[in-house]
Amino acid sequence: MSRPRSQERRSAIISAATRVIAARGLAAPTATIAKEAGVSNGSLFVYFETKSKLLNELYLELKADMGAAALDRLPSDADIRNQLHHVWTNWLRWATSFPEKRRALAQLSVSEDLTAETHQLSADGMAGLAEILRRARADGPMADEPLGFVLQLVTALAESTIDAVLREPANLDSHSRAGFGAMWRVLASADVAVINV
Amino acid sequence: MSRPRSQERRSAIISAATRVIAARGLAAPTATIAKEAGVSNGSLFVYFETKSKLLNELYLELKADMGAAALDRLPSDADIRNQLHHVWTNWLRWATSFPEKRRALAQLSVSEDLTAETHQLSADGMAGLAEILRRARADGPMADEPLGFVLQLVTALAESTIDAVLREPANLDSHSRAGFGAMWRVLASADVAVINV
Amino acid sequence: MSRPRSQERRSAIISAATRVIAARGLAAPTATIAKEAGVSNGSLFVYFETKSKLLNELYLELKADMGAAALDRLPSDADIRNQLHHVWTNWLRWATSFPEKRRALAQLSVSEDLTAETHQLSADGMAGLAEILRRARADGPMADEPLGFVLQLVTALAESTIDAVLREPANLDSHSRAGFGAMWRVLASADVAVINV
Amino acid sequence: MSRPRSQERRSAIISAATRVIAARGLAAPTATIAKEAGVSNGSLFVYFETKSKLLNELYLELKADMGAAALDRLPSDADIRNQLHHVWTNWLRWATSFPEKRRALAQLSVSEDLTAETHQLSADGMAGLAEILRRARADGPMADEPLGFVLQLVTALAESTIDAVLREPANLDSHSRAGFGAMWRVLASADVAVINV
DNA sequence: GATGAATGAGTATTCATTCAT
DNA sequence: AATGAATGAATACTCATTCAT
Repeated sequence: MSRPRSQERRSAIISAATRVIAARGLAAPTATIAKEAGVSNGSLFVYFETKSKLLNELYLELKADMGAAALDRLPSDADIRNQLHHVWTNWLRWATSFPEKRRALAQLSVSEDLTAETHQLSADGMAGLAEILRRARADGPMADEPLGFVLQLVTALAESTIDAVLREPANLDSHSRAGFGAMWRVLASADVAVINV
Repeated sequence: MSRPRSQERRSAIISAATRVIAARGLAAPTATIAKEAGVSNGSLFVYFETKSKLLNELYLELKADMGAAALDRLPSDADIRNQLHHVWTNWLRWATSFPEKRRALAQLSVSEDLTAETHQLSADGMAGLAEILRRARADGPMADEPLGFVLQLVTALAESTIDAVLREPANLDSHSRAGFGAMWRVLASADVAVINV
Repeated sequence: MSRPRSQERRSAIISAATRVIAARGLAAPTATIAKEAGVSNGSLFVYFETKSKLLNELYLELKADMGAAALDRLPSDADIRNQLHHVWTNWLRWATSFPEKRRALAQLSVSEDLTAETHQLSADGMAGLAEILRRARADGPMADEPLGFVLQLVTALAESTIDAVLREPANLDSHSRAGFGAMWRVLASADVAVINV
Repeated sequence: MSRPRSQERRSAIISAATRVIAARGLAAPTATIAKEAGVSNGSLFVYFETKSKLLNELYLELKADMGAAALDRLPSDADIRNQLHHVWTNWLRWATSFPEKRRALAQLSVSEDLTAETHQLSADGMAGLAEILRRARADGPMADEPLGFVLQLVTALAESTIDAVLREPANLDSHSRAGFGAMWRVLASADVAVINV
């Protein structure tokens, strides 16, 4: 019976990859990631068969991390607008608290290495968020659009807001408010809202 | 007195780069681009000192191409909503008509090779679009936000819509309508809605 | 724990570099050197970070090799003239026995890649020879000149003699005798001559 | 009848090559030399078929220049020692007055591009110097050595002295005196001289 | 499993030389 | 002849991956 794989080493590599990719992009050498993780060159390939697999797994972990952060302490019995606002705030807090995770994720999102399976798994992992979104847009102007499309639009708004905040941290509050307002209007535009009142 | 530099060769390289990068990403070898353009690999460096300069110039040309397409036949005396809708439609048509330009542009947009100067020039080139946006959001809920931030949000919606359309071309019309509606609500709906009540 | 770096491979590269540079000059491709050494071109860079470092190390090894050969079996209790003659003979024997080392060394000596540190280390390594020279020129006409300058003159005579011998091996003995005589006169003859009168 | 080659352009190239090679070595691009000469890339090849031919011709011109300088105002009726001293002084003056010529010449001397014919022509050009040397060594200890060999030894001493002077210009006088003394002892050692007196 | 040496395919850029103008 | 664009062979170095220890 040989030495078992160490969960610690795996995490060290994932975490090093986050930092290195945030700093130097997807072209960062695996050797650099290994060194940053404090493991040898060769060990990295024990834990991740290829660089591409490392990238895919890292993407999924970061996505999951972000998704979990977004749903943290969700006030399940609040109204849907407040729930969505809670998620929005969590999301921004995560991105500003872990800028390296956010940067790495942004790089990975455009990587040609991500497989269809990874994209599928990532979508599955977002199910919690999607459910909230589904309720938020009910009876709104996007009620009849494919949920995936709506999720995409909303995500794009969030990402853009995050970018803006990271670029000008001083404007965190105003950007956050404006971004959330925009999102809410996309999903549940004012006239409908007024009628509902 | 000697053979002049040929605008044709330059265009051939730019156009080849668009195709090759769309197909194989930013890591595409300069030799592949040169071959696709029908010139020697040395010639590529006569027209573009470095690969990085090629990328920057290509980005600016594609951005300009897209901007010009968006403003084509703008109905200057129509109301602002119709003008914006015209631009939106043009944009989607450009993206679906020249998917390679769009793909290449998307790749370039996240390239670490783009210089600050390129980003500046690109922003300058978008001034026409920004002006329309400025008028569209006047008196709307985004009236007091930094224009750059608003432009970013709106661009994000457009890009996401384009992605969705490229993925499901059959849904062009419905995606286009839904995307434009979302954008309009981001910019201008709330007050109008209230007034409408 | 892993395969250790092999001294043998390193020597193989050094030795191949000697041969290849002797034959084709400093512009010899690293790939050629690697192939001649029987290692992959990548391996060469495991042992020598850059071509320039390879050149510097090769220079020092050849210099050390030559210096050691020159001092081999030095008759420490012989008079200084005989000691110097012993060194001279050793030097010529080394150059004629290992013409490739000598050729490579000659090329390297004029290389712009040699660093100041290399020149310093090389000078340090020649300390044994310098000491003999210091004693040989004591009370001679060069007694008051900077030792470095005298070393240079004497080295120039030796190198020229070696060149002549390599060009006309048949004249080894007469060239050697004439060269040594010249050197001795440079260092020590005038006063002796006057005394002799 | 087409435009004749211009002697001026040729000189400009030769002179530019001297400067560029002194500064950047033999690997200097022909394009750099052409630009420094104020002519086009292509023109250089009108005047010199290949880079190698340029190097060979440059070598011969510099050698001739140096030789002419050495023999300038030779006091033909002075005794041979004074004649030789005059040559020696001229030589050092030339080297210190035109350090770029000297540097370029030093680089060229070790170039693998120099042909046998060039070396022969160069030797022919040194005939004037050789003649003086022949007389200087008559009855001396080198009287029976091949003149070429003696010329080589003497040249080596001169070159080394020049190097030392260029490195420490303050020591011009003492180095010059010591170097000449060494040369004279090589050719016409003191004891012989004393006997002659 | 852990290590780091070994491998060799891959790539931007340079440069002597040629050639169209 | 003069020019400078066109060419393509040449080359140092990188890096994902494999493998001996």
